[in-house]
Amino acid sequence: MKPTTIYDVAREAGVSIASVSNAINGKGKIGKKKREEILKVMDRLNYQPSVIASALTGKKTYTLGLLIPDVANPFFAEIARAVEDIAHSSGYSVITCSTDNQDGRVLAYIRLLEQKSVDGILIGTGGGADILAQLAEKPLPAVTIAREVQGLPVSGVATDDFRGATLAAEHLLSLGHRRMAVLAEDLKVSSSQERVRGFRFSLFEAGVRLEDGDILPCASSIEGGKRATLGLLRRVDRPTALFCSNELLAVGALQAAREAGVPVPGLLSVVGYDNTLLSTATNPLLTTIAQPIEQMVKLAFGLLIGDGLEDAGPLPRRIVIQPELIVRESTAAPAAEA
Amino acid sequence: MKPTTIYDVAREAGVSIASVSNAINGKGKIGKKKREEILKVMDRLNYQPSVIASALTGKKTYTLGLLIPDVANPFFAEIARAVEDIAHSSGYSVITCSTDNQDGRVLAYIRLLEQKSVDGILIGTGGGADILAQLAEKPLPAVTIAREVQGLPVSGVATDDFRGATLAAEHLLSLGHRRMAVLAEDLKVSSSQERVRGFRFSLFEAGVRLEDGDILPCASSIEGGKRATLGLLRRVDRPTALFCSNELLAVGALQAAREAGVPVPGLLSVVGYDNTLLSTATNPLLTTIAQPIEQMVKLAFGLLIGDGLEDAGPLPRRIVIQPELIVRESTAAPAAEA
DNA sequence: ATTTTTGGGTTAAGCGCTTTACCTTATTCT
DNA sequence: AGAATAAGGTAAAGCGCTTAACCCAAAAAT
Repeated sequence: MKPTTIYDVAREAGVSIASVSNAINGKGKIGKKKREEILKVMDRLNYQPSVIASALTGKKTYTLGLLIPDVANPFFAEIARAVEDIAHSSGYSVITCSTDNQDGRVLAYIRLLEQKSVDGILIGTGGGADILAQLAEKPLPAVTIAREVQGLPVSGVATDDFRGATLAAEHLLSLGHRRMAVLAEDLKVSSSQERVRGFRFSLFEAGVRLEDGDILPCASSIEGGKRATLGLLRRVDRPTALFCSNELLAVGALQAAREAGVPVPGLLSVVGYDNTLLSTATNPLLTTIAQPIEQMVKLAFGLLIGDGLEDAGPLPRRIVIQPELIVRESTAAPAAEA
Repeated sequence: MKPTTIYDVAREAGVSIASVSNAINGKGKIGKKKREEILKVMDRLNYQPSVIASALTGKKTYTLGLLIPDVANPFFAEIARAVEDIAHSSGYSVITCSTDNQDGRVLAYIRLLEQKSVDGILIGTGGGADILAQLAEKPLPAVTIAREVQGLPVSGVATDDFRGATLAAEHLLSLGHRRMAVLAEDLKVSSSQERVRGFRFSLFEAGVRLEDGDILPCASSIEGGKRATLGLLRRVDRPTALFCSNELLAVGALQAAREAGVPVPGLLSVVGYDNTLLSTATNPLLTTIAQPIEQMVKLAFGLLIGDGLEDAGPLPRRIVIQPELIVRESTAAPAAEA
């Protein structure tokens, strides 16, 4: 019991397969009347054209690849959802690839996506910089999202991470904090770098020092954030505020503070980054920097699929959009000096 | 600059394309020596076989569909990740489809997956029962995961939701709670139904009443849980414990309690379901029921791909595995009656 | 030494579609 | 009315691969 093919439809409708094809795609030579007829037969037979076959003929596969560090990370899960929605609404489907930012996985997935002849690929992952760099030469369209890749001259959209960090810094500064630290995830990822750079810069501008030792690289997980914060809180000159380069870390920081008996925001303010649903599950609610995910994804999709051509601006085009500070409960003025 | 094809390799290696094909797949007639040579040429030319073309020849597409309510929901994000990993390790890739449990979306996605000729589909979504039911007749292999679909006689694996609820109930009961309520997400989804059934049953066994009005259906979101709980807390005969059929709801309950000034677990105990990373981000940490996701996914994948045949047991096979109670901080004995 | 096997390789058909070139009939123009 | 043109339709090639049928030389069997 094989699926219905274009031949079945043609035979049933008494026309050539070419006409059926034309009827489906609404192009080529086909009369209005005949077309109706064919369409009717098509759904009487419950015919579904094979994307595989039509892709082989040189057309598109209507499949996209999405490279991210981890779908289980709420921020990327939200991105995945947004991508899925917009892709689906344009007839595309997406193959999600969680790379854990590992070169090997990035490489393997890119190969895979090539073999599957995807129509394009959205890069939100870190790692595999050199592998990704080769993408530029290939016929496979790629666009970065929420990230830049060093030496990859492709279009992309990202939020202004430097600015986001600046927002966080200014908020903390204006609250009166002077001793701060930052929890940074994988520093090889551009967005993370930018975040610490921006934060550092703002403090510097304000005349507040941030030592190298105040920047703690940690594994991008709740545990990672917790461990780092625990260490931090043991220091004699403990910071009064903490900037975390993502929300997993921020949650970890909150846990650590609680375990150490340090009230938040009483004795420690913490600001997260990404505004995922995690920031709304904690107690206190997390003050955080929001990235407009939907908008970002929409733009990236546009760059990847067709849109890229019509507007002016030389390729690669890099769009940057602005993040926003969302003040909730995890930040407050530092306790007065005893 | 088109990608390298099997013809290019054949020409370059001075053999027929059939030999190249055989060399690639390691079957058919091909000498060890010649094979090596061809392989060498292949990667000199950086040749990647086209999955599209080979799929057309009647082979598999090495692509799976995953139907879930929403990737942005942490529980399903974790499932998606697990599926992705195991699939990838077997050379498959997966198209994730978030249906929001809506019939229309389920239908649309199934069509899509058919057109793309996926090799199988993993059903973790609710909604579209009648559409899904038709799957049984189609040549498209399907397996349910973490759910059953009414009238869909396909294999599947799920945790024992009834039992999970029982675990929660017993925990609460043993703590001394007598007035309880449950927050239930979409009751059309079997897993949700089972959860409330199990809970109700346990209470009944223990001689504790659970009125219909104590079962609150709510939108599956933090907001939904919060709203429902807020209402609940306003009642005169307020419950001392709350069982939530998923963690989003539980988080919402926590938020509501905090807003209403009701201490958890002091005046209200809450237990969640799924043990996602949310349960570890809240304060207090959530007591919850854990589903062994990895195991579930591994089994489901096995059922879907080949494995299904060798072992005994008539199809459809339904595997059920046991959930586990994880006691954290959100549950305690009820306050003594004033 | 001749026949049989077998290992190694090739030719060609075909998967389900798109598309170009071509053909036929109806329409329009002068 | 006859030629030019448009409009609708079709045959057939080809996309990159797999596989069944076939073929041939070298090795084994008699």
